[in-house]
Amino acid sequence: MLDVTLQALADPTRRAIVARLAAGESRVTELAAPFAISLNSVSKHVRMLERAKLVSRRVAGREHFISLTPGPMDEAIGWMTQQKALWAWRLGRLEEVLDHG
Amino acid sequence: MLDVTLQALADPTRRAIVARLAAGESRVTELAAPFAISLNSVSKHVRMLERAKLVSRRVAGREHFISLTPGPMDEAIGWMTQQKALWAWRLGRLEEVLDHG
DNA sequence: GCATTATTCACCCCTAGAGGTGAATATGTT
DNA sequence: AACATATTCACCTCTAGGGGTGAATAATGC
Repeated sequence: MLDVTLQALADPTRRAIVARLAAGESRVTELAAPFAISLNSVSKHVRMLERAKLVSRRVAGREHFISLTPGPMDEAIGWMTQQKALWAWRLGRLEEVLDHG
Repeated sequence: MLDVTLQALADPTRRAIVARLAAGESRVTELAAPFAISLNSVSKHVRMLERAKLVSRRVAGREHFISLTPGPMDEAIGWMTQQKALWAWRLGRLEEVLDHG
């Protein structure tokens, strides 16, 4: 799923949505408000975040409440951290990564 | 540059290249060897990793030695970690992220 | 000089994605 | 019932990306 996660986060609009959701769940319309793009486009962005399981949806009447599910980010963080660790280990300075990497 | 970094890492072939480079620098041909795709395609993948500054190139004669530059991953790791932290903080369980996130 | 090796350049094809608009669906309000 | 709101569906356009092939460029080896 790393593909889907990283691709989902590669788009600035979607990262802004994620950042917004870190502050709490919100409706699609609220998510769309800050952007100059159409509500429809935001809806599609949300769908891609859903596909990446970075958000989940709670439907209450006609409103869809989107909330963050940061779990998949762990895998991405883990992969990058591991690559960095291997690289640093080969260079003989593993401490650099373990200390503040 | 988060866009470029995450997009570069979103492709499995490029992640495999990065993983290979964590073990040490290597030539484009060596990088291409494990893949079923053409050398040309691998060359393009390397170019995208270069654009993301995840790798750098040292030209020695006709050989191009590619090596990992994991710096940009810090920014990506930092962004995700921060989002997770904000989210967890709002939920009142910051320790979850600080301990093993 | 000539052939071989390493890599890129210049194209082509095809799909995915980001944007749009207008209609459909579903719920809420009066 | 009639209207308004929230969201998605269905389509269109355009560009970027991943794949390919064949030629060009550059360096090595003979």
